[in-house]
Amino acid sequence: MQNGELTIGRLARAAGVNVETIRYYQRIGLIEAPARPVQGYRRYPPDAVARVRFIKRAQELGFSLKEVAELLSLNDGDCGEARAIAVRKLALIEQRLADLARLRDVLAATVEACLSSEAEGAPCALIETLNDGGDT
Amino acid sequence: MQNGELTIGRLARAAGVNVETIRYYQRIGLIEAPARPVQGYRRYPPDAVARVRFIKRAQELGFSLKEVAELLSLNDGDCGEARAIAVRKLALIEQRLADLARLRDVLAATVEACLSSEAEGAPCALIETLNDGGDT
DNA sequence: AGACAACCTGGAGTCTGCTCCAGGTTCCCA
DNA sequence: TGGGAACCTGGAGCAGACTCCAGGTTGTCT
Repeated sequence: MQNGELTIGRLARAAGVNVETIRYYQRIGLIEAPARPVQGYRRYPPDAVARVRFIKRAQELGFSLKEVAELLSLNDGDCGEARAIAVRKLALIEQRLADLARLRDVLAATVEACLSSEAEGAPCALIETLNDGGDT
Repeated sequence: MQNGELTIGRLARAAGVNVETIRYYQRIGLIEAPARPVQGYRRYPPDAVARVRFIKRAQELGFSLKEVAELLSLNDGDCGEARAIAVRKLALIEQRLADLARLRDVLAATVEACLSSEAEGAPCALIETLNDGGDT
């Protein structure tokens, strides 16, 4: 194991996930099955850690595993197709950013309003504001 | 039904969700059981539409129904506690915003790099970049 | 060599967030 | 007064993303 290769357990610990999660990702083809030099034991290259972390990060940002797989597949296809996917994803991210920023503003303003209303003994104006924040 | 009250079906249509989704939200206590003046039929106040939309919007931004419930519960508790929850949520949103912005930058830069690399016949540099984007 | 940790496979179980269904009641319009 | 749409309850089913388990093999440490 000299060359930095990792067993599944080490990979899982390094990436901060459960061993089963790694196996699950492999089952669904999210990370490719690694070479198995030793009797049936998986051996992952060091950069697998980054890949798993990337998956986790993308997930936290609201991407499904399917979408993540798409992102990761940018590796494979030709440049043009990859770019097309990336550009679509980019638009999606911009949208999400805008929405999140709006939610943040509303929440921040609401906290302010809450402080004021408390100072004045008025009823807390938190959710009312949130409820009206949408536009759809 | 003059005073703007809604049946579950109208509410669902107005909010753009399935009737079952409304019932589900009620089952798990996400929206309070409405008055039922008529034989067993639910009657929702007009602002229920905004509430359901808010739930959907928050969900799209990556909040679980449990978290949404917490946001919505800001209604009930006292101002101080509500504010505490809101502030925590705010920090979380800021974090997400920052992460998303980073992902966007990386993706955008990557699309650029992809264009260049294609022009030069170099291998597409998409995922490599993404994989290194994390910091944890 | 013995013991115990870490690995293997394949399958089942769990949680979230719906969505559908059966079997029955109520509403509303012609 | 029909008849069809919309409503009701309670429970089952489903997809996504894990997580756990049984039963067995391999690695490693002393």
